[in-house]
Amino acid sequence: MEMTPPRHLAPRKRPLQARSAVTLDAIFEATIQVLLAEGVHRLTTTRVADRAGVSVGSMYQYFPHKQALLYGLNERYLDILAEKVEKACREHHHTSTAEMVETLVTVYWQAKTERSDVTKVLYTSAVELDNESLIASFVQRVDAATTAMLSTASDASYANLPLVNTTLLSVIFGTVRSVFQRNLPMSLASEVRHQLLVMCLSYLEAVRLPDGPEQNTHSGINQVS
Amino acid sequence: MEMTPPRHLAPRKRPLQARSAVTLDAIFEATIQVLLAEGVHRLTTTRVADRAGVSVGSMYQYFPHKQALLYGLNERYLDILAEKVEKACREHHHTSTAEMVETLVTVYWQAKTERSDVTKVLYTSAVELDNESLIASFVQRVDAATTAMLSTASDASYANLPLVNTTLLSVIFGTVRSVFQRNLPMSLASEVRHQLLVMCLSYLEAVRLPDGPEQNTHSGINQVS
DNA sequence: CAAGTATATGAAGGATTATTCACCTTTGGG
DNA sequence: CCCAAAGGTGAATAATCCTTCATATACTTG
Repeated sequence: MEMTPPRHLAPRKRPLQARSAVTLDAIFEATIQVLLAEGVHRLTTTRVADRAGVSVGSMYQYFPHKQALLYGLNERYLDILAEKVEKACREHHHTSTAEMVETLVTVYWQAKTERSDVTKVLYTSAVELDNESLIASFVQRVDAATTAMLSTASDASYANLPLVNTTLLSVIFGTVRSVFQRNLPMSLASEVRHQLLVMCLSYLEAVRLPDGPEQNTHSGINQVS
Repeated sequence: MEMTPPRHLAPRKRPLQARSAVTLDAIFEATIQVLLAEGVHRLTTTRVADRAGVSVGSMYQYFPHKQALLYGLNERYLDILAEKVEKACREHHHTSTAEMVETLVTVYWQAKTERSDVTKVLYTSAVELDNESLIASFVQRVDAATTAMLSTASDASYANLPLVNTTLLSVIFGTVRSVFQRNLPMSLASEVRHQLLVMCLSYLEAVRLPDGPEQNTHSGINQVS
């Protein structure tokens, strides 16, 4: 599952000594700061270097160009996010569907809300970026984790789990983003979050296979096509 | 509902003669072309002017600066989109919930898919933009239209229609965007689209008020909080 | 048709920015 | 303690880009 970035976006070298690791962290942190304070279009190599307390030259020792910096930042962020989801999924194998969905929504929402300003700023930083490979590998990881979890549900199974899973993820990810972009007040946002949960649950109820031994090949209209 | 843009983003003047209207159209069209061909970070006033077949000076006769150009483009696009949704809603008052939801998903999905490249490019163009006011007024229009429609549903009513409506819109808008961003193959995308429909319908079924005269104050766990 | 207004032009100015490179400092193992 | 390699520096370069304005052309109206 190790993903190697496209050649032109790969970092120039990895930090070997301790101080360079510190520098690298400072650079990433500074990038977020600048994005927050000034926006993408004012994100300058010098500005980042200044705020990180290093020189521009140092940046270029690790990143071949500005794009690679943003790429690295998003890579780091998505990696952490994917790990969170994977961990949560692992810890909820063999539970009920309801618990699984609640877990999924909660962990994702929580991760995005923790520092909503950073989240929003990263959304924007990814725009001018060839981030398809990043997103692809993120989705692949999450997809695998949630599929594995759902397939162990104690109370339901599905005729077309991959499709159900893709749908769930698309809806959850999309809705979270949508709520963020609309800047809903927190109270309303968390109400929508609850409604999203209700929605996912009633969906899963609608498309799940009738349980038990009574095999019914002709199921309802809501069955997965 | 007339929205006046923030002063600094307002156009410099409106076209009066016929030829200037042509120029304006050419500029907008050229902007899309450049965005498609080169991306946001290569969107240059001169490049746009060149492709539009006019001079840079002409652009600055209508827009005080580049941002205003992108603002105008998004304004135009969102206006068309909102009109489509409003029209579709108006035409489906007093129908069934199922038909309403299907209409909503279909018209939005269709509008975005019609020229998916343009859609994607506009998503990116809006990033470096103070587009909160644009989005806000768009959402407001759509929200009003769908609320009005749903309140006339022949087969269901809801305790908290505003919340249900906000949820529906967040989910639909978000999911569509999510599917776009993930570049799902069209066949899978339309499967997800169908699942989205199933999902919305089972949600509405779950949160609707029990109908008829039998007033039941203690409803299920799925009731809107 | 004449004059006033709208529209169009595009070279030039001024400012910003990404990236390099020649040189310096620090580190850590032998 | 020494020195090769790692890490760091920042002025200089070269390119790009936004925006203006003096000037020219097209329309329209009386």
